Amino acid sequence: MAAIEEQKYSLNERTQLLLKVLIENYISEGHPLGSRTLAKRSELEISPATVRNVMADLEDFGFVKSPHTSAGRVPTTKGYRLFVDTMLKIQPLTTDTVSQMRQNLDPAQDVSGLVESASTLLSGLTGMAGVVTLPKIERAEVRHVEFLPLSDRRVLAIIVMNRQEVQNRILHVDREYTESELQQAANYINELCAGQELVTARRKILDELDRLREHMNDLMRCAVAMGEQVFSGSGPQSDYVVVGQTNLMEYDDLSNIEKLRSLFEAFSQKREFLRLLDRCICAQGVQIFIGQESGYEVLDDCSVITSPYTVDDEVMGVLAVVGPTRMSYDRVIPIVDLTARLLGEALNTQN
Amino acid sequence: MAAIEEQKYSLNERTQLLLKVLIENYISEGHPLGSRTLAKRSELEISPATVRNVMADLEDFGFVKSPHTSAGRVPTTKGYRLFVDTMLKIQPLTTDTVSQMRQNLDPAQDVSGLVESASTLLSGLTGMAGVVTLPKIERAEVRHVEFLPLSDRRVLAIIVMNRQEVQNRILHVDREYTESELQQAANYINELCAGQELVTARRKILDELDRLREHMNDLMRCAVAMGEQVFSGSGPQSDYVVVGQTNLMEYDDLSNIEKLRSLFEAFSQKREFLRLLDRCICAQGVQIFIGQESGYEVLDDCSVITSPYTVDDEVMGVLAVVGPTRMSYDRVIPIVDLTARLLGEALNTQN
DNA sequence: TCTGGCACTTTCTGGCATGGAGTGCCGACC
DNA sequence: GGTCGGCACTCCATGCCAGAAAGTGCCAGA
Repeated sequence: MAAIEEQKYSLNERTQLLLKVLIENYISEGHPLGSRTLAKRSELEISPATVRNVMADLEDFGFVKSPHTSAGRVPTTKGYRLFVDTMLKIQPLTTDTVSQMRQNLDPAQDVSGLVESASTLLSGLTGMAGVVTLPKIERAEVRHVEFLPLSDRRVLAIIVMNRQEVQNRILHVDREYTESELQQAANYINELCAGQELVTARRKILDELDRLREHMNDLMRCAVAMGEQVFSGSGPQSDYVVVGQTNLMEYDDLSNIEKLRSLFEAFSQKREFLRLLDRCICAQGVQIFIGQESGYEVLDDCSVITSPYTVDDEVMGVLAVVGPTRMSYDRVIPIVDLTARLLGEALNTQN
Repeated sequence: MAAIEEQKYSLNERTQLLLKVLIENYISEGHPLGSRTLAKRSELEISPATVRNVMADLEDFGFVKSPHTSAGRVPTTKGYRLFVDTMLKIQPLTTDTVSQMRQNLDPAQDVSGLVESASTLLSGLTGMAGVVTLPKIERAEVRHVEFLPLSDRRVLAIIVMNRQEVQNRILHVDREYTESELQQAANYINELCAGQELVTARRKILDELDRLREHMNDLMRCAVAMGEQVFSGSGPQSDYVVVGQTNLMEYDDLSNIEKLRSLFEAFSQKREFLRLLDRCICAQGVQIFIGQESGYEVLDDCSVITSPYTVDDEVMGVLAVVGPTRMSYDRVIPIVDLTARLLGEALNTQN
């Protein structure tokens, strides 16, 4: 870190400008940039030879590299990083785009519809892949719980949340219970927990378990135990929706079919990718992983722009755009940012 | 058709054998086959020159074609079709494979788990893409219905089916109803329909609607009307699960990245593909679409092997394997066939 | 410190020759 | 009439070469 700081300061204004122009041009055109072109594009009154010297310096610092001796320079991860951190001028979104986004994130949809729309929006506006995790369920209000007997000492629990969400889980219990026993148990739990957030409901149950201890009859104990099972596991949550994977097939930057394949596999396996998104849950606002920064090999040639989305200042999930490192950061960042905001709003008014 | 019949008969035994050997070799090696090699491989005592004459005939009939003048021959769609219809010797599955399959389709899983497993199995065993539609819900038994009031004259209906399946739908009603009114309505519907198949339940509701006509009070009318809504639309069903898409990226037959992309898009758009699968629902047993036979452009270079799966002789859905036309039909067909059978069995014992 | 000049490297392209694989056809033979 | 050997021809793939284009690095001079 210290090293980077130091280097940043040792770049004079002209050098920085040249790096900026180089990266901007590389992002928009995709070709390595040579000294002659860069000299012209920079609109500085300097000769290509001078530019060559500057570029050599930039290469020594590790901000650019050349694919081979006579091929101009392209930005490195480190170069993109400096660019994004210190020279990026965010493109404001057109009012058109904003209203289109707002329209697509209509709170009338149910939760999974919203998530799907957000993902489609990200993918559509950026031409890359959009990813949105399902909102955490812990803060949603429990409205109603119901138990139904299954065979083999199993019970189906149906939990209705405050939105149009219905969750169901299979519980394992110590003996068979009749329908009316389960009804009683459900009543008991409902009285205790209805209207509470899932987390609160869970704590209540635990408190109850503590308070009653031995003076519980069999049924009550069972009821509480079932309640515990119901509210405990964060469930089969923590999942995400990807839209526009196929967009990534268009970028020759990622054209290596092998790499593309492992990237797609990572998307469908979800594990690694979820871990990355999890890391962004604590960051507030947009976060950017360029190339190898993410730490996952499959993402070596990709950049990931993420942002958590919140309801009432509570982080509910994360959304992201995945594309080639050579992307228009200035366009993508505000899109990710605004989508996160709008998704949060939509989820909120839905409550 | 008549034309094909005619041609089939005009192929003498030797010609057929040569076509068979040619196709088998092309399937396993992937290179166009020339006359010299084919003469050797056929183990007939004939010279390459003779084989050339035969091949020319086969080309005239449209069973093979050559990519260019000096490149040997490859099978056409029509060639594969003849091969599959008349010369294919199905490879029996090893007992090992069978037991592995049985193990993976353990009825203890819930429905979506089974579908997922079946799809994974198809993809894993064939090295191609596996597709399985979710089972139709019409024949599942309704166990229990419940209504919950939402805002804006909407009601959340929860339908518990006989397996561990829970469906929920949002109904629009003519006025706000209180919780207890809805409770009554639910009781009414439950009495009428519990234990019935979804289709029967629907008919019952319709009969009831007819029977009561004007002598219904407001609540009953509403109850029946809601019941009608609940059981009517086949719901947001008719969906499928794809596993192993990425496998298809390995075949150079499909290496055209553009085509691959539109294929993947077709998978995720689902519409076209569902239409194809729907067509197989009436066929009994395995069905094969080779290349352009499917009628969908994206599948031009693919073959699709499908089979419906049934519970109690009732078709519940369709499963399929999608791969390049150049696939080992003799291996894939029994896999699709058995997977369909086992999936049906698993769904059945689960009931 | 900047600049022009120059030698050098690398990629890309087209042309060309060569070898290999395979076809089509002809004429001969059984 | 089917089968076969022979031969000319086509097309692809490969390697090689040469020339052009793009760009660098370095040096010497202002």
